[in-house]
Amino acid sequence: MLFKMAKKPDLLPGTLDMLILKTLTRAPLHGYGIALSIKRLSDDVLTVEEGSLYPALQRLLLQGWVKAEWKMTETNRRARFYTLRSAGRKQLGVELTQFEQMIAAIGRVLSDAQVA
Amino acid sequence: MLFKMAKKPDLLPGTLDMLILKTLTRAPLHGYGIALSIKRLSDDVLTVEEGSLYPALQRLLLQGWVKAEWKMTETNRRARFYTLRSAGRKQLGVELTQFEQMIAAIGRVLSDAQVA
DNA sequence: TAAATAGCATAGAGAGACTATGGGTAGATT
DNA sequence: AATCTACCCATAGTCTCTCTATGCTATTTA
Repeated sequence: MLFKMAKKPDLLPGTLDMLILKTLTRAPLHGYGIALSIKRLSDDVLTVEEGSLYPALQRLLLQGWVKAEWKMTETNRRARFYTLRSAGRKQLGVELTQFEQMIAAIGRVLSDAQVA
Repeated sequence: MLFKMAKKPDLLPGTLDMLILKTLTRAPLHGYGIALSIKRLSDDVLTVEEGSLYPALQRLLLQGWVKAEWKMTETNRRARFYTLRSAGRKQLGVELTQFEQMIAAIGRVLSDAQVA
């Protein structure tokens, strides 16, 4: 490969933690399952690379927002299942609020409606 | 201060170029004016720090999306006015499309509506 | 037995935002 | 005359987050 692709991110930077936390509100899941869930719910628009996902999960663990335990999957494989903790649920609320506020603000800048 | 505040960004990373380009569709502006415009239109939710703004303007210049010329402001000061070029207008369209697509996808993940 | 799928995890690079810093000018106030 | 406030540009260094690349294991399927 002669030159490297300056690839655009598959996600909006800063939103991954929120997406993971939200996914875990439905049920405990392992990493692979989280990535699949986000991909499917977003109609393949959002792709969570493993190199983004696992570091993010480590962050969430360190923050005490999720806990993890090794279990067997339905397909008989070892996997680490992540469960939302109450602090994580609270954090999700904070991030959702901030995100929606930002999106609304960006919307105002992007709209052509001039105030003055 | 024993530990450093891990401050959240004042912007959604990746959206600054788009916001600047959009701002310049209204009229040529200098850097300071661009920052003020974004701040005001967003009701103070989005704050463009100088250390983010000027590097971003350099990027836009390098990409050929804007051009710059030194002029005098209404308040009789030297300032560098940035004007949108046609390539920049085209780029804005691309970024708007991608952004809206991502926001829609995130919305699907964040909604509670389960498909299956 | 080879390949595909399911899984976890880290190292290194790059992009983009932030803090901090350094300039400088015009006009109003003390 | 000095100082303050608003206006204006720009870079260096740091941090966070995502990506690519890599390495490992285990199970199912072709």
